[in-house]
Amino acid sequence: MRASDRAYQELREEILTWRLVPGTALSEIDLAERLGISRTPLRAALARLSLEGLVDTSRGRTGVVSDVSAASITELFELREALETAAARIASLRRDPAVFERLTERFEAAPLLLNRGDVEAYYALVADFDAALDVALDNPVFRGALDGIRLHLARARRIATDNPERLIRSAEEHRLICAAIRDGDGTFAASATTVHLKASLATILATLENRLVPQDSPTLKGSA
Amino acid sequence: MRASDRAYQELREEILTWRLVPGTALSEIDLAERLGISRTPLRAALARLSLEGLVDTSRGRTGVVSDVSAASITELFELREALETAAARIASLRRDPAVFERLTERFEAAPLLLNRGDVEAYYALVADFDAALDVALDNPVFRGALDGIRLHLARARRIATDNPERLIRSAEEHRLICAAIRDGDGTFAASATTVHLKASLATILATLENRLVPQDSPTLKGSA
DNA sequence: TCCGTTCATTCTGTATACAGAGCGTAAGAA
DNA sequence: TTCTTACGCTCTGTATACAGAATGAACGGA
Repeated sequence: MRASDRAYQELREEILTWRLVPGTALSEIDLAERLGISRTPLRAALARLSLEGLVDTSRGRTGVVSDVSAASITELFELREALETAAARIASLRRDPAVFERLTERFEAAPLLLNRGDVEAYYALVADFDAALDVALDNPVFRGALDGIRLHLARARRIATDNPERLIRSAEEHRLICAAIRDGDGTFAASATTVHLKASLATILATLENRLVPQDSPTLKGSA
Repeated sequence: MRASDRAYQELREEILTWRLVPGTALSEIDLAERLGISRTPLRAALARLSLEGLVDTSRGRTGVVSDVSAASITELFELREALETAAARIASLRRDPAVFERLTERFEAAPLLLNRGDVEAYYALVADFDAALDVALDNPVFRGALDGIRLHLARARRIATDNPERLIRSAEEHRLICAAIRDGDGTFAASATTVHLKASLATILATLENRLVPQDSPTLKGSA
């Protein structure tokens, strides 16, 4: 694997897990030394992160980890709703009913997972749902746009507390979406997606009001 | 301005205007020599074009100008419809009515422009509409997604013949969208956007059936 | 005491040199 | 005649050196 790819993956992981908090200055020289590579591949990694929106190079010469605010998350969800409702509608036309029947059953059984505390298994189920949606969409361009959203969402989700009650409701919302797609009811699938996203956004914003930085990151480095 | 930015703009312009046709191999050494810069900033430009989808680096080591096919355009318009209908709906909530009243009037008068052959003035009007939509959207993330679509659209539009009849109908479709946004009628604005996009796609695809390469590019270089 | 100017330091942007890998071609054998 | 193998070339990926610009601090003047 190329050094630039490794640097990109490493930095992306650090940003998504809040080890690099928003506002952190990203000095090319420091990062290159820390990652054990030269500045050339590192610059490629930073350029990629910048185009994906995880690094902000607009103000000043040196890049900083992009901001995560209530406003930016709300904007992100506005775009997300546009994409995911349309995706659900399209997927309803092209889906394999058996795939979404199986997903419906799994989301119906999800409270069992969550009641015994297996949150990881639930997130894996959601990932399977996303993957099934991508397959049903059958549109690489659209999928690329969704991936861009999911990247930022993964970072935002880290600041939301995963309380079991919310996750159980989330499972029920997903079950409705899956059932609608299974039945080929695009309108219902889109509406159920809107319902899910509004609730998801409300949870994140409610968490945000209490604390802006996750527990593992007590301090804000850089020019926040 | 940075050399990498100049290289990016130059290459983007050449791709969008079909001077670099799909399938053209993009050798770093040749391009760097032609543009009069070294490979380092050129690589940054190519990486940017690759992330934006204008250059395909997936197959083989050397990048090629990405493909434009009926399938890829249809996929692009599926994403475009998702974004622009939602944008029209949102803009209807936040717009300045006076701005879209003025645009409505201008689109109403557009047939006068087109009947005297001033196609450029019409395209400038459409650009003003896009800009007004961006302002009303008031969402940088959403706007970024729309810009990505418009980039590819600018290339696809080059292969569509701009017959006056179609452009006059296009002006009427835009007038409906503007009037709906002016009135705050998001549902109507979204529907009118769908109507416009379906007609626009049909025009491009119909042109595509006749010839795949615009008149200025008689040959397909590379592994098309 | 505060503001402006200047100097030094550091960082980015660019060029170039080098290594490794992939691909094409040509030659030899079956 | 065709397939396989080996050689060579070219291209990408990486490292490093250098120049220019921006920023911060320090000093001097008001």
